[in-house]
Amino acid sequence: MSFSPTDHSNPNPNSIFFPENPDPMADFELSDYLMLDAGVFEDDTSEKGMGVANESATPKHSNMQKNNGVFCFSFSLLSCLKICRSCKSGEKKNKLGLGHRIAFRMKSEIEAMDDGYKWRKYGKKSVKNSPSPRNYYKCVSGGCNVKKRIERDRDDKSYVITTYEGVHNHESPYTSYCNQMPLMAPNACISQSSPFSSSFST
DNA sequence: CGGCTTTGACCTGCGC
DNA sequence: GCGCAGGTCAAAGCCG
Repeated sequence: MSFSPTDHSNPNPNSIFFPENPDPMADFELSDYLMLDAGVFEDDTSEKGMGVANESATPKHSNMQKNNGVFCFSFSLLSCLKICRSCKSGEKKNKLGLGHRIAFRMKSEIEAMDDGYKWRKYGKKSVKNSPSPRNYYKCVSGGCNVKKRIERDRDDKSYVITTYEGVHNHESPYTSYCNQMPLMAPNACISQSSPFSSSFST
C-alpha cells in the first residue's frame, strides 16, 4: 500500500510519500534515538539514558519484536511518546513542566518529517556554534502542549535532530486511520507514514 | 479569507 | 547586575 499526493484517502496530505520505490527506506537512516528522561529497553548493555537495539536487548514493550534477526519497531514516534508515558522515570519534568523528552537523530534530507501529528511552527532561532537554525513546533490539537524542535546536526548536516517534549493527550489522526484498516499488516501503515519506524540489523 | 510561516522583539535562566 | 543564549510571542506577510 502506498499513498500518493493525489490520494485523498490519505488523512494527512503532509505525509511523506514513498512512490514505487523498491526500497522506500533507501534515503532514510535512523541512526540514534535518545530517551532523555527514560529508557525504552531493559538492556544491560544500554548506556544511561540511551536505548541500544542490539542482539542482547530485550524489548521492553510489545511494540518491538525480533524478526529474522532484525529488531523491528512497530511504533512510530507518536507511539514512542506514549511509551514514554508508561516509563518508570518518576515523572521528572523539564523546566517547562512538560515532562518527558525524547530526541531522535536521523539521516534525512527533509527536516520536517511527518509523524502523524499536526504541528504549527511558532519560532525559528539560530543557535550558537550551529550553522543551521532551530525550528520550534507546537502540536495544534487543543489542550495538547507537546512541542518539538528540529535542527540540523552541527557536525553532519545530513542528519536531522528532532526533540519532542511532552506527551500527546490525544490519538494521532494517523493512528485512527490505521486502526480502521484491519487487513493491513500491523507495521505496514506506520512504515509508510513514518520513516521513524525502522529496522535495525543486529 | 483563513491558516500557516516568518521574523524581530521580548522574556527567562544561567554564568560570570 | 550584566550580558549571553535559548525559548516564546505576536504582528505582518504569504499562499491556496
